[in-house]
Order: sequence, then structure tokens, then C-alpha cells
Amino acid sequence: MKSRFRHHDLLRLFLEIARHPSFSEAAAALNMTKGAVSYQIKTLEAELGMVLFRRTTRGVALTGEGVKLKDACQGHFDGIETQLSALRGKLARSLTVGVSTYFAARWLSPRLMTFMQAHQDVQLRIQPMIEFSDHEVQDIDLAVRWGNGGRNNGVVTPFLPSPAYPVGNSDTARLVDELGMERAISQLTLLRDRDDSNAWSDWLETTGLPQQTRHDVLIVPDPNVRVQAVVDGQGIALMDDLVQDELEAGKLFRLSPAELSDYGYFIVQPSYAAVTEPARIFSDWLLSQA
Amino acid sequence: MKSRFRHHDLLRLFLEIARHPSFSEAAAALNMTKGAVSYQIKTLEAELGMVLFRRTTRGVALTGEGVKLKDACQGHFDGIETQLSALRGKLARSLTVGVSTYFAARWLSPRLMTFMQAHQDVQLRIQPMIEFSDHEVQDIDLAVRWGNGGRNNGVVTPFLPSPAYPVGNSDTARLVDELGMERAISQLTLLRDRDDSNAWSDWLETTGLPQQTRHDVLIVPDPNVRVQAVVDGQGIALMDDLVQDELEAGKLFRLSPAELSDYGYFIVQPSYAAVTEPARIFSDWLLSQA
DNA sequence: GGCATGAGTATAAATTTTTTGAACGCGGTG
DNA sequence: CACCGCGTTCAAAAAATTTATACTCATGCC
Repeated sequence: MKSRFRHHDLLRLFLEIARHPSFSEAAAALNMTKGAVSYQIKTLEAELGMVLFRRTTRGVALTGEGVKLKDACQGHFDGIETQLSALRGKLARSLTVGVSTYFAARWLSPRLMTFMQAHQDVQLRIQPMIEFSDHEVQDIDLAVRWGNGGRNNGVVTPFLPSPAYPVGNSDTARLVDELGMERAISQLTLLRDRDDSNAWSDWLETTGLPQQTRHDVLIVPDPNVRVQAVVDGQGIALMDDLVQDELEAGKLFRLSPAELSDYGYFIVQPSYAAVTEPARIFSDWLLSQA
Repeated sequence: MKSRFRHHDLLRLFLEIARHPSFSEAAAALNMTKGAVSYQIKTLEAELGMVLFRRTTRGVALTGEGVKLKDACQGHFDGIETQLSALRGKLARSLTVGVSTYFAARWLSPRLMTFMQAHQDVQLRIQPMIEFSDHEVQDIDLAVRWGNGGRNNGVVTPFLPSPAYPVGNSDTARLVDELGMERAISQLTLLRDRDDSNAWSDWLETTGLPQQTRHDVLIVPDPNVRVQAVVDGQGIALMDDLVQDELEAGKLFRLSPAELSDYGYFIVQPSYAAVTEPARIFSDWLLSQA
């Protein structure tokens, strides 16, 4: 238990040195001094309790034990390095992007083809993501988040401004028409995206309407589900221009001209993830598409 | 090419740390501080350009990449360590002893059985050795050499004194009888064991006979061959009591009472070889048999 | 809700390991 | 017989690792 796994680098170095006919040549090839090579091999020999090289005045040659050791290890180290570079390579060309299904379906999907064609070498995975906290357990390299940019840990870059405004179905819209927003809102369920989201209170502040402590708020984290809930008359929600289709089809109605103008989509580079080349590329592409 | 193979120990350490649910626990198990563990993993992550662990406030868990890396390396490292200990184990129980065929046949052979029986776990190999310089290329752990102990590089232990005296066949013996040693010797070929051996000149000095520069010396390195050459009347040689059989059979005759009393057999522990357990055991056994 | 707990991290100092650079000894070569 | 190239050695320097300590943060327990 005294020495804890401290000889694998030495073994790897030994394999390299064993390829040369002398310590001096090996040292030159490896950018070391011959003294260092001598020291390292001496250390390894002591560690293993065997003599690996026969020293002569013209150079060195492996002993029988040296040859056996070389044969025993070479394959394994080659294997490690092969798999390592395979992993590195695969990693260097793959990218997992966390997005909501809402954003994926309504904005990303239609444009994705152009990215795929321009960067066929990038292995892209679109990972559905509801809660932000999910990325921590899903090994996401990059995320696209909706909101006003706050409350994210990582590097946040705004890329697609998309003001949010309240929408409702036709019945709701009629109610707002009849009673006016201030009275109607007290009768409607406010659909929220997160427990701690302050989107509604931000919006109320924007309009000058009174803040209200309410009990009937309903939390529907997934925007697609939230849209459907609104269509079904479950309440009203703050949505953005990505519901264009529903607005045009008459399934949803904008209830107020007031909007949260600083809301939109942000690229989040999680603080725990390394900034890989594909992440940069995808990030740039997103910005170019906004 | 900047970093030369300096991450295999880190990988091995990573495998070990990955077995624990937290850096703190891993650190305790490995006799390190958690700071050291944190530092090492950070180093490895930087080296590989990937994040291996997800850090939470309760501990750590492997990321997807961490799992892949672990799976990729575990087998290879296990393989290395298995083969290493196999090699170490085999080595620790094997022993190659360099001896002349002469000594092997006439002294060692008859006694070897007792050693084999007493140490059945030692894998013994008797390596024929003519020239001393041979051991350098034959990975010999221990050698038995004849002579007066000089001219060996390594630790030399005298173990079997065996004075050398001149022997000849019956014709030669008769010649010496008739002419006396001093006159006879000038007519006889002196068989030598090595080019640079001074056994004959040592002997001549012992007897007080004049040194002679001669042209007809014949070098026969192998003692068995030398014995045969003497029997065949090729000349005279300095031999020891291991030719007892030939003396008793009347095939050889001792030509003079003068002998080289400091000659005999020596155990040589080559300076380049590690002193292994079996080498020590065999060495002790030799001494006990003398 | 406050606060002790245990996790990973950060930092600087201490310690250990490795490398360097300049002898040196050895042995083969011209 | 001097020279050259090679491996070794040694002290000093440099680099790496470990330690000790403090810090942040989320969790769990009153």
C-alpha cells in the first residue's frame, strides 16, 4: 500500500525508450537529457526489482526480462491510447444541445437542416430539457433557455429576443374583451413555467396592474403542454412569437399589447462543461440564424 | 509532442477514485487529502479536455464521458497489472546460474538433486558458460567461476577451494619422469583456459621454474575439452581435483606436487543483476555444499 | 428559519519528484 | 594513446504534487 499506482507513466516511458538503441538517442528523441532517462529507468528497475537494460559503452539493449516486460505491456498501452484518442475524437465532433421540445419543434427544427449540411462532421444530439437543473445530470454541452437571462450558472449569451405576452383561447379573449384585463385576470388561472419564475410578476409590473398573491396558479413547465393547456381553456400564459401558428389559426389570441420586451432565448454554456469546438460552432450558427 | 506520456498514472488514479462516491471518501481510502484528489482530477480533465465527474454538494458522480473513459481503460490497466505481477512472480522464483559444463557435470550435477528437492518452488536453469563475458548477454543471475577470484566484476565469494596442478597423460608423465619437470615442460604444449589467463605463469612462479615466453601455447577455454586434449596427448594443463575420475582410471597423471593453492571456485553475483531471493538461496546452498 | 455539517474548491506553503548541467569513468576506435 | 560517444553520478534547480487551511454552497437537523 506504500506506492499507489505510480509506475504506469514509467512503464509507458520505458516502452518508448526501448525503441531506441541507446539512452542518449532516446533522450534526444523525447526531448529529455540522458541523465533523466537514466534516472527514470533506474527508478523503474528498482520499483519492479528487475534489470531491464544491459548497459554497455556503446548503448543499451533490453535484457530478457526487459523484452518480456515490453511484450507484456505494449499491447495494453496501445489499446489505452487508441481508445483514448477514439473517445477524444468522438467527443471532439459530438455535441449535445439541451433545448425545450417547444423551442426544438417551433424554431430549431425548421432550421436544423442548414446546420447539418454545413457541418456534417458534427454528431449532433438534441436533448429535450424541461428543467434547467436537468443539464447537470444529462451531460449537456450547450443549452438554449427561455427567460430574461438571469438565474443561470454558466456563460449566458442572448441570441433571439422574443417578447412575451399573455395569450388565451377564444373564450378567454372574449372575457378579457368584456371585462377588461384588470378584472378578467383575477378570474383566470395564470399558467407559470416554473415554481420560482417571476415572469408574471414582471409582466404585471410592466402593465401597471396590481401584483396579486394568488392561489390558483398552475405550473406547467413544458411550453408545448402549456400552449395546449391554454388552448383548452385552462388559463392564460405568457408566450412569445413562436405560437404564431396558433394565433393565425385562431386557436390562441393575444390578450394585451403589453409585453416583456427583455425576454427571449439565451445560449447557456454550462460552467461545468468544457468549451468544445462543436459547441463554439453551433453557438455561432445559432447567433447567425437569429 | 509537448506532453510526453504523462497521464497514465492519472488515469490509473482516476479508475481508483471512480470507485468511490465522493472525493473525500476516495481520498481517505487512498491516503490522500481531498485537495490532492481534486487537483489530480482537475489536471486529468484539463489534459483530456473532458469533464469526468459531476460535482455536487453531496459528492461526485461520473459523467457520461467519465463512464466511457472508465470502461475504455479499466480492462487494459487490469491486464497490465496482472501481467506485471505474473512476471514479477515468475521472476521471483526463477534463477539462471551460469556454470561451465565441466563444473556442472563433475560437481554440480551429482548434488543438484538435493537442492531441487529442498526448493521445489525455484525454477532453476543451468546455463552453460564458457567465457565470463558471456554472462552479459545471457541474463545470468549468478555464476560459478574457476580461478583465483580476481578479474571479475561483481561480488565474488570463494566457496570451493580447489588447488590446480599440472596433469598429463601417461606418455607425458613418463617424459616428465625421465627428464624432470624443468626440461620436460619446454617440450610440452601448455594448454591454457584463456588468452589472458596467468594461471601458468602463477604456477611457474610457485615452483620457482623460469618463466618462459612460448609460442606453442594452445587455448582451450572449455575445461572438458581441455581434459580430453590432455588425455589425447595434446599437451599439459592445470586442472583440479574434479579430474579425480581420470586420475584414478589412469587416463591422467599428476605431474608435480606443486599446486596453485589459492585457486578454486567462486560464486559471482554479477554487478548488473538484482540480488533475487532465489539467488540468495542458491548461493547459500552452494556454500553449504562446499 | 438558523445553523452546524460535509461536500468540493482555492490558495499558498511545504514537500517530493524530476530534470538539468557538468563532471566522471569506461571502452572501443582511429 | 588520445579521442569520442555512451551511461552514470551528483548537487542544484525546476516542476509537480501534497498539505494545511480557509472558503463557498447546498443540505439536513433542530
